[in-house]
Amino acid sequence: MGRSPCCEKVGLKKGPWTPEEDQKLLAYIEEHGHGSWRALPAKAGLQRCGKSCRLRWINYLRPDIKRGKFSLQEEQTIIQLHALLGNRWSAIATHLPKRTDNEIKNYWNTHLKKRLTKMGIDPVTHKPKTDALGSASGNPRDAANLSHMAQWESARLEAEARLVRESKLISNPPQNQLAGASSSSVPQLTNNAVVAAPATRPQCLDVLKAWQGVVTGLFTFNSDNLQSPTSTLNFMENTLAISSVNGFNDNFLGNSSIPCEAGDIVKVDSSANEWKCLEKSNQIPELNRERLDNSMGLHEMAYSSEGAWFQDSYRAENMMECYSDIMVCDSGDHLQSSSMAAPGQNLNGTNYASTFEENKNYWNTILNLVNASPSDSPVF
DNA sequence: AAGCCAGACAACCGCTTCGAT
DNA sequence: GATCGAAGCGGTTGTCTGGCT
Repeated sequence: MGRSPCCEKVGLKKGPWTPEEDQKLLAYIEEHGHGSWRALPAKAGLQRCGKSCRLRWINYLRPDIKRGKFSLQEEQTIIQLHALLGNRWSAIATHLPKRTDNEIKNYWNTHLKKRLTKMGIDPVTHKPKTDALGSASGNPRDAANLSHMAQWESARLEAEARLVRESKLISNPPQNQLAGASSSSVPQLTNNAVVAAPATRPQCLDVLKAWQGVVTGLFTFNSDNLQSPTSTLNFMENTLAISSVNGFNDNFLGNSSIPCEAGDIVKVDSSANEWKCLEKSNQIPELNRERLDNSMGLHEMAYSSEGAWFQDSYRAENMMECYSDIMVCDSGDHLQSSSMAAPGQNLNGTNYASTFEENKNYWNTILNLVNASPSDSPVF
């Protein structure tokens, strides 16, 4: 049995909208609101299916839509968010006021993707293509990079999905706390009492906060603190090891002075890759403390690293390259990154100081975007 | 001038998710 | 918890337009 059509399609018009149709739709919605999209066409006197009307309104007729050329800032935002979120156009659109997901998607496909490709950057992974087909050179590291990026992305999405579920639980407290509220997760005003909105932003935001912690730690340069790597057993230690090798200090997650709190995921036995959720604060000895923010997805990535990721320093180094590589994806015609101007320079480990400073700025930029984003963003 | 082609963007299709019952 | 309809979403297609031969 086939899928039932969304509406009766016999006699309905398809294809481009005429100005008359636009006017009818616009006039109806301005007067009555859209209500049920399925019922709208008949009421508005349109020979269109409700879905088509909805799309036309959302992508074209809505008064709060900005049309026309994308600004440099918008281009940068799209590229950066795409590096972070992938093809999640609606999520990206929430950070670009007055732009629709469809418009952003089209702009990406017709402009930005090609521009990145032309620059030698893979628009999917946001990594420079060191050769025509990535691994075509036979260098297994190229293929491994792609594989690791895919693993990261997969784990990130999984973690995000879980966080969304968790945040829903948080934003939907027991009924007695939201007396009179609708079923929506958005707190509603009641007649007699103002139901306080959650004081904190959705937990998903912490993903980026923690990323910032990671990246800031990774990209903090301290030439006076050269150390030899001491372990290659896991992601955290490897990242530290790489940081040390390349002249970075240890204010990454491990050995940080951040106090452990109940609920934090911590590593209790580095040799056994054992992690646990703290029931009480500060119950883990300082030296073994590898704090991960429990409210975000990163710990899940680290969890997953038990079996697959970052088990050797080479993989950790790949992660560093990923950060570097994303940075180079500045807005096409406005290329700024020194690493792009001199491909491979950063990858060869020569000029990390400036490159990592740029990377830090890059992630800070994304965080600023997030901080400036509407609190009801579906992603953050 | 006509035909071809590629780029750009609007619109559609089908799957997923959400919310009400 | 199951079901169903509505809405959301992202990939894909269709159409228009301008440039080139």
